[in-house]
Order: sequence, then C-alpha cells, then structure tokens
Amino acid sequence: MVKDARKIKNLLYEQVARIGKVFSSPKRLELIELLCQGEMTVETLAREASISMKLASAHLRELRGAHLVETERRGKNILYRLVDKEVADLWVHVHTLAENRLIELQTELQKIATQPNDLVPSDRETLMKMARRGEVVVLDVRPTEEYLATHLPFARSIPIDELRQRLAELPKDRPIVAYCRGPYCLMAIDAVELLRKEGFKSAHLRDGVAEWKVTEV
Amino acid sequence: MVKDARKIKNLLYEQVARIGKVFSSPKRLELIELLCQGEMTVETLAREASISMKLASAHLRELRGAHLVETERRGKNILYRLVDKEVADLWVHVHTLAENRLIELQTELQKIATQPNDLVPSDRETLMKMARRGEVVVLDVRPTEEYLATHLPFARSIPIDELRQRLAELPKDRPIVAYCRGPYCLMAIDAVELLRKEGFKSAHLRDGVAEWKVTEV
DNA sequence: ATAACAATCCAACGATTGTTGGAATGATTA
DNA sequence: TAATCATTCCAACAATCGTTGGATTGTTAT
Repeated sequence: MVKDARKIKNLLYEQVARIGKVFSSPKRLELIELLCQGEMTVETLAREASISMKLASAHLRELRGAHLVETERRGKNILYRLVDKEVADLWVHVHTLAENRLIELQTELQKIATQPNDLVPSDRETLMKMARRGEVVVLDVRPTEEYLATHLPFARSIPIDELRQRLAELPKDRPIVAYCRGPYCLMAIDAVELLRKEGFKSAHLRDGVAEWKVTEV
Repeated sequence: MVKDARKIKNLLYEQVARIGKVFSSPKRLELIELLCQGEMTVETLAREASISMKLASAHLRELRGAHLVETERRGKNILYRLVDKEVADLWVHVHTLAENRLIELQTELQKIATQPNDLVPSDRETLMKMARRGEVVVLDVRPTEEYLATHLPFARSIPIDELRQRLAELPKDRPIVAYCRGPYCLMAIDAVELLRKEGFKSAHLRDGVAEWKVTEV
C-alpha cells in the first residue's frame, strides 16, 4: 500500500493547481494571449494589456514561477516568451471551453461582431485554398514584429495603424479577410469596419495564429 | 472603431478567468477528476476527496456556477456530472501541461511509481492489440459504478477492495495491467503491489479513461 | 405527522491575492 | 563616473477565497 496516500495526493493536486492559478486572473490571460503572438518586452506587454509595468512584472513573475514563460535579456530590455507551444495550446483550450460553456461570453462576443461575416467560407481548408489561388487576401493587422514572429500562410501584413494610409495596396475586387491576435482582440474588427467604409469587400477571422496552430498535429 | 475596447476586453478575459478559477484549487481539481469517472453523489465525492460534505458542496457550487457540471436529483441524493466531455479534456490538458512544466510534479510522480513498469508496451495501440488477443489482462480496479459508467476496451472489473478475495479469477501466466482514475489515483499502484506479492506478473497504467478519451477524435 | 437523511444556504474567520507606491538592481549612454 | 532607462523587489492595503459551524430546505421512511 502506498503510504500517506492523502498527503501525496494533496501535493500532486496542489502542483496542478499552480498551473490553474495562472489561468485564473484576467490580466494574466491577456498576457498569455499576447505572448502567443511572439516574444515581447515587459513594456510592450504592459502597454498592450493597459496595465502598469509594475503590475505586468508581478503577473509575469507568477507565469515564470509556474515555468510557463522564460526570459532573456536583450540590451536594456527583458524579453518574455512562452516556454513551449503547449502553453499556447492550453490558452486556446481554456478560452474555447469558456466560449462553449459561458452564455455570458457568447453574447458578449456576438455583441462585438455585429457585421455579417458570410462572404468568406468559415472552414479553414477552403479558405486556405482560396488564399493560395489568390481569390481572397488574408490580412494580418497586428504589429509587424508579431507578423514576423509567426503568421498564417499567405497572409500579408499591414498593421492596423498604417491601414488607412496603405489602402492602395489592397484590391477592391476580392474579399479581404482580416485577422489579429484572436477572438478577444478587436483590431481585425476595426480593420474590417474601415475597409468596408472605403468600399472594400471585407470580413474578419475570429481566430489568431494560436488558434490555428492548436489543431495542427 | 469599437467603442470602449478596453472595457469589453476586460469583460471577455474576466469571463474566461471564471473557468480558470475553477481549475485553480486543488480540491476542485480532485472533484473534476472524480467526475471524469462518471456521475456521483456529493457524499461519494466528499468521501473520495477526503473532505467534508459542506466543503464539497461549496466547491461543486463553484463548478456549477461556471456551467461545468450539472445536477440531477435521484431520490434522496443529488448526482453531479460533467456537462460535457470537453471539461474532462481540459482537465487532462491542464494536468498534462503541469506534468511537463513542473519539475516538482515530475519527481513527485516518479517517487510513487518506483516499480519497474517495462513488462508491458507503453504505447496504446499495441497494448490494445495484445488485450484483444488476450495476451494481457487489462484490469479496472475502480469501484464498480465507475467501471459501469465507462471503462477501457477489453477491461475487466475488480474493485481494489475485492481484489485480495478474487485473485483466483486472474491468470498467472499473462501480465495483468491495472489502471484506475488517472495519474494521481494510487489504487492501481496498490493493486500491482498486491498482485506481485501474490506471484502475478503485473504493471500499472498511468492513464485513466479521461486520458484515453482525450486523444480520440 | 414526525424523524432521519442528503445537501444547501448563510455568516464569519483567517489566509491568500491583486494592486499600488517607494526603493533597489543591472545594463546602457553621456 | 554619473545619469538614465527598464525592470524587479519589498511592503502594505483592500478585496477575494477556502474553510468551518449553525440553521434551513427538500426528500424518504416510519
């Protein structure tokens, strides 16, 4: 018989709970989602998550304590990155479950995406086929560094801030499918709104790179 | 432009964090793992997790608040069950990440499973082939109700409490592979210890039904 | 009815967490 | 060397959480 079974079990579950704890704070989730886009400095993370650097640092400390992120010094800055793709995958799994189970989250998400989004196929394979053939333009509106870190196949990069000035680069005859960091990032929605106002055919993609990668084996 | 982007984002991440919060308490994790075995009364859950019924009730309330479990009254008792396989899958994903990332958890798990476990193939497909041909006996040592709810293919049921009296039912010439609720459940380890003492060839399976099902598409 | 039982609700305690301000570190630039 | 910048560490507060005891609800058995 295993000795002190109860003690051992408590220890084991406590360890797993350390990971769960990381995913129990909204700010930390936002930081994880940002880190899914690529490595970033504390400053960038704090700015993008609209929190103070001190607070960001404190939360990142938690992430590092759970061995989910690692750091590297580059000059003055300290870069944070996820230690493994597995972490990004768990983020996707958690938020997917949340979307499926919490009605509040569903309605909240529907409120945002009021635009009809039917001019583009919802399944990934046919969308990729169309992108390959050039029948649609897949547009990455995240900052350039994030695009450089990873992006969807066939995607072009125009950061949301530059979009208004660079409209001429885009075709008016084919649909433009914009995506950003994921379902909780609103940049793609803003991009689509702008593009439509300017006479483009446009729709947004819910998912970001992390969501696409999770299903790839 | 989306109005009040920050407010909306905070709301969205807060919703996801509700799910994360559920996975941030050791006791709740243990309850989830138990519920992965099938539906149970509060009494059973409390007993198996070694906590008071009041406390179990309080934690289950949290689970229900996050729409991860649902209840049904059967006579005097109230049965809890996971609302969806997706919840069990997330539990598996969380504890798998924990095992991969937290060295403490790895060493803790190795301490328990000191027995050499090499007399049986580690990959599932060949194990199942052998089980089909009857070259090994797959033994489910969980309580009967859990076996009835779901079990691995070709598995036989002998609850750990009855094992000593029912040794005659098992063959001595073929290896007996015992499994229980998952990596944090110690029943299979106890079973293997007993079987070996009695002269059987035996090994334990780390994973339980939840872990097997997650990879099935 | 009344008693016994399963489970929840409510209130309250101490422990833990999120957040902020101020001081300290460690690398770069002048 | 001093000054500056990016980041962390430390201390402290309010807010939240886990846990327990006591009263309450709803169900079955007598």
